[in-house]
Amino acid sequence: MKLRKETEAGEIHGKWYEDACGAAFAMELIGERWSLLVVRELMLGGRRFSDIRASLPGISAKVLTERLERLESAGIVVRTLSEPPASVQLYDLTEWGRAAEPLIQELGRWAVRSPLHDPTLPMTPVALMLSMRTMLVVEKAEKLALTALFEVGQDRFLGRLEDGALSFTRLGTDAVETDLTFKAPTAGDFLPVLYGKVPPDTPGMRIEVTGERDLAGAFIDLFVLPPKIR
Amino acid sequence: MKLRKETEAGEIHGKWYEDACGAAFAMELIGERWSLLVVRELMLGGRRFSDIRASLPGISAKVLTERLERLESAGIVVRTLSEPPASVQLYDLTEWGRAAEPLIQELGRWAVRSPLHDPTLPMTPVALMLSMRTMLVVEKAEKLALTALFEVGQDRFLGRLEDGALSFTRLGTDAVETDLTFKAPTAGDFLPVLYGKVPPDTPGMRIEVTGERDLAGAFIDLFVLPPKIR
DNA sequence: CAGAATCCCATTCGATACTG
DNA sequence: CAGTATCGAATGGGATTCTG
Repeated sequence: MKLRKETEAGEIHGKWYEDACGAAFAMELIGERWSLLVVRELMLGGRRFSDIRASLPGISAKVLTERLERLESAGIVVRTLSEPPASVQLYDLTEWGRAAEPLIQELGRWAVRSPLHDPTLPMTPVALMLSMRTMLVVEKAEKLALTALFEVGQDRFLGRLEDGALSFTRLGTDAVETDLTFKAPTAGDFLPVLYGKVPPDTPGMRIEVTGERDLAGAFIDLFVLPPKIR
Repeated sequence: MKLRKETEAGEIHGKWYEDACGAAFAMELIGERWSLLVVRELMLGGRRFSDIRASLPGISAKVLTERLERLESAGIVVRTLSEPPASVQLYDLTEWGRAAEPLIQELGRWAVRSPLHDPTLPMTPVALMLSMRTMLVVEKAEKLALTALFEVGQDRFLGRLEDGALSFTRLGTDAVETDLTFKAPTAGDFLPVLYGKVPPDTPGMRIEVTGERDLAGAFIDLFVLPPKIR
């Protein structure tokens, strides 16, 4: 039998590679199974345990607990309490954790070029919003400013486009006034319209777009997928 | 015994997450243990099996074989034969595989900001070269053009700086004329000089720098680490 | 050298049940 | 709701051996 379990407290990280390379260290931080997806789900604001779990079908409570612990001890995630009165446990990203967004974007921009990528698989609302920030063509976006409401199933986000940047705020059930609204039952319903440039009123599309028609068109034109390989 | 092995041909990928998100798919492609480091080692040109293996202490022949197979079937790696006469098996990146460099850079740029990152760990020559490309400040680099020879243990690279970009070519034992040369037994010996701005002639430094002193200083000034967090 | 084939242990995972 | 505890099954990976 093994007498010691030396790795109790010290060197939580540095498990895999003994490598000073930053990319190798990054993989030790977020390269474990599920870790990156947890970070992704928190990228647009803090969430509760069961909320994250529900967004990641296939992850077990045990694994989610472990990943959150590791991410917290790495300084990527923080546990917070939501604003009183109804104080509930929330997991959120640290400032540095949030600084991982360009990295997630770069991963997506690269992988999506593969012919093996399957965009018909399920997608979470957060992943959809992040994909829009990833595929936004900044030079085009700089010429436009607007607000847009995105309703993806039960999730609602307020998007603001200004100065070539697109920001998102998670919304409750409160009413908002925006220039445009996009509403569909699932994130996948957005993809043909945003990236395939299929008109929203095409038969079969389950997405509803409201607002000035030209503005919606101009908005959609801001998003361009990278070229496929081969 | 198992009668079927259903996953022979179909759906090699999509093992883990059933997620249309590009970042999730990227993690299925290169997020397996060791995969990213294999890609990293090939980033500066094709290598042979045992060469890669020697660069990644801890990886077993079995695992390296598996990873190379998976990367090949994903279109990231290609097997090639080196130029005749001495034709040996080489593994190299596809064009798309090589397009993963910004991604590796982004990973490194982000992770290196952690206080938990340990730059005293061993580092491969390739990782060192890539780190220079990552930390290069383009605006400064645009004002400079030069060639430099890097000798890291037995490995030799010819670096060319021009138009704000730094390119590397792996060298054999052939002689070259360059503006600068940097020579040290290990990659780690470069780090204090390149990133800590320690003068190469400081006692204890095991690095030898030759060439015009001011030029060497200007070159070293091109590399700036991102700020640590906290 | 470049792997393929076995063997076997350690870890990890997922499912289920349980708790404050 | 937010986890913890336990357990069996699957997987992964190291060591070793063998081959062209």
